[in-house]
Amino acid sequence: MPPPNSSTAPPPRRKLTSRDVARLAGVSQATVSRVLQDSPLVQPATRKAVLDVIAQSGYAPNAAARSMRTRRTNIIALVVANLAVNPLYPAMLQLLSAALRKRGLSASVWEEEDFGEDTMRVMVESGVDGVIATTAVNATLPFWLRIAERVPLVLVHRTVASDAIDQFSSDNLGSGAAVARYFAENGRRNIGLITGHNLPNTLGEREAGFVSELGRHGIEVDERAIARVPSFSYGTGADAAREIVMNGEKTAEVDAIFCVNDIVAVGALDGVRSMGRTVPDDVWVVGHDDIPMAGWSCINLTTVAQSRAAMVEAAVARLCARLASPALQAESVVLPYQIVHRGTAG
Amino acid sequence: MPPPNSSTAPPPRRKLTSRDVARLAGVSQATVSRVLQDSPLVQPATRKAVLDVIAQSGYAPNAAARSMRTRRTNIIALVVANLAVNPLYPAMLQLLSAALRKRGLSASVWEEEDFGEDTMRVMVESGVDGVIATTAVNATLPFWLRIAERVPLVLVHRTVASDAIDQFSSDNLGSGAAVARYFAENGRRNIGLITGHNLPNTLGEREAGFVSELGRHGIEVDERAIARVPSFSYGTGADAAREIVMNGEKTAEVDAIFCVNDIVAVGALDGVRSMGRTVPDDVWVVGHDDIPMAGWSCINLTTVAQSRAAMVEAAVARLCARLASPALQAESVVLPYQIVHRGTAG
DNA sequence: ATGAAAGCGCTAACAG
DNA sequence: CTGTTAGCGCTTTCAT
Repeated sequence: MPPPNSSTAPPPRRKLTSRDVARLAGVSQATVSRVLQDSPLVQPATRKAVLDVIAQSGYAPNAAARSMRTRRTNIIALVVANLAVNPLYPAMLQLLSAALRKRGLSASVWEEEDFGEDTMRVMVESGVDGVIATTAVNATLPFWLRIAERVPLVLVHRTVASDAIDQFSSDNLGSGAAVARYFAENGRRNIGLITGHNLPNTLGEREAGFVSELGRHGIEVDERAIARVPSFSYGTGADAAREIVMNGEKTAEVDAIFCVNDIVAVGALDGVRSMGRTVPDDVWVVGHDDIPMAGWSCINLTTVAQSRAAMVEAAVARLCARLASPALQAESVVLPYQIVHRGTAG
Repeated sequence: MPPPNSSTAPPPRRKLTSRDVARLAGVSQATVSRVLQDSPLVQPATRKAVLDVIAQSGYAPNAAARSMRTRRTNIIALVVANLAVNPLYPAMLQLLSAALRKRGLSASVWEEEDFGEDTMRVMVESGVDGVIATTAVNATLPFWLRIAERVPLVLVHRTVASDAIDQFSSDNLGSGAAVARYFAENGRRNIGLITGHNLPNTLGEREAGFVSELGRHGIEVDERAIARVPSFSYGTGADAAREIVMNGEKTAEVDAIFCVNDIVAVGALDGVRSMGRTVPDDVWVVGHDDIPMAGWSCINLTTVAQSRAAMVEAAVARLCARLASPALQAESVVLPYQIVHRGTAG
């Protein structure tokens, strides 16, 4: 048997240009360009001739040259963090990348714990058409504002205190309160909270909503039932839960813990159990975000689901709108949440 | 209090070019370019003058124009899959993106279940300088070969049957065998296996290594103790384990199960338990890959760790080498594994 | 050591 | 409808 491509020409050595295609098709280079843009100003026969040459020759337009003219790269920067720590982020990344691809945009990932000045510069100067960030915090607001000055920027999931930036987030104040109400209405009284320091708005609002709604029900959270983790991971969550349970032994046994996100909640589950308590009989645990693992039966975590898909879809749509009309008024949209009742509370 | 930037000039409206910088610095545009390239052919004083103007003006070179000249975009495509299903992939992505960034390269993500002809075209034509894929399978070998013809390509984690492509993988044959040996030497006799159909080489080798090593110990795996999942996820793993346990009830109770990756292993853990068996007392379960969750105490999975960081580092280094010398002979390197003993086996 | 000039491959305005 | 032409902003000879 002859080699599979014995009858076809070997691949061309030098990369073809639209000029080559034009020559082969017997038309001008501009016509090739028009065909590429699907311009209606090309006669069907001419178009076909050009397309045939393109198909046969394996010609592909040069992206850099095109970008140079159009001033568009069709690349959107995706700023994420904690990819290997908090499964929420890969889940978001997956949705974002799919939503962009659907619109013919490609995604460049920027994963960085501390998203600072220099990374920001490198990112913007890499020539992206827009930025979607899932990791904005107030401390970095100046950076985001500067980015927004140069390219369309949309914040998803995490928000900042600015009405000059498009933001899509979950109703974190509401979901925090909902968890509190659920605890209060079901007879939980000695309530713990696992949260952090210098929180992103997202988590701060969950905490605020939770605490103030508890107050409305006449429940005050004991200072010693609040653990502030230095970072959000399985390990810090476990430690925090142990601390809360331990403190409870001296005062009042904690009977429910709200964790501001799922990754610490999973840790808390194990932390509580490692102290000889059972979940949910002794203590209820509720998380936030509904990461995929929350549904695993070894975890089976009661948690709050954000409208993740809707949030991403809205954000990407917004980005595209702003790509088309950069002067658009910024908007901040808050999406609904839903408590997912599983086995760790009630 | 005046607005923070009242004393500084407003940001320039039109984007600056190197020509503008040249004018402002009183030099030629070529000199600006030389400064940008860190060319030694610029007098220190001139260089300083140019750099000052750049710093003050906030000039940033146009990436598209630069790419057009240099024929380099400094963008590497990262082909991944299952970002939201198998935590191995975000872990790989995180390492890859960090390794690239360290070398001044940026990463574009291509997440797709079925990586086909068209996606491949779009990807290559988007102008990436190279491709790193974690999801190659033999079925798509032709695509990969075509990609490799056009840009440097490196395969990590998953491999294909070709010696024309750079590949970095774990010693999957060896690790499969090691698990078998561990089972055999510890008195396990009725051994189950959770694997799939049309496996990527990675998984196929784990399976082959496992089965043949068991044979060497005089143990044959009963057909009914092998479950082949349609896809690899928590849910399919759980179903598969239940099936194996159920089949065992009619013949011989299974006392150990090897799962070709961790995500099905976690499912298997819950599947086994849902059948009223305990792990590891009744049945041992071992996974593969050491995903972050494997260490959580609610899971505590005995598994095989790949040399993930080393693999990624080597792969990225290789890609860079090939970026510099495209004609390099392809190499295929196999990295060592290590069994991580936790609580689900022994 | 610096400047002038050519040109990367494409799009878009203009002319016909 | 199609061709000619003029750049986009940069890197890189080639002069000087």
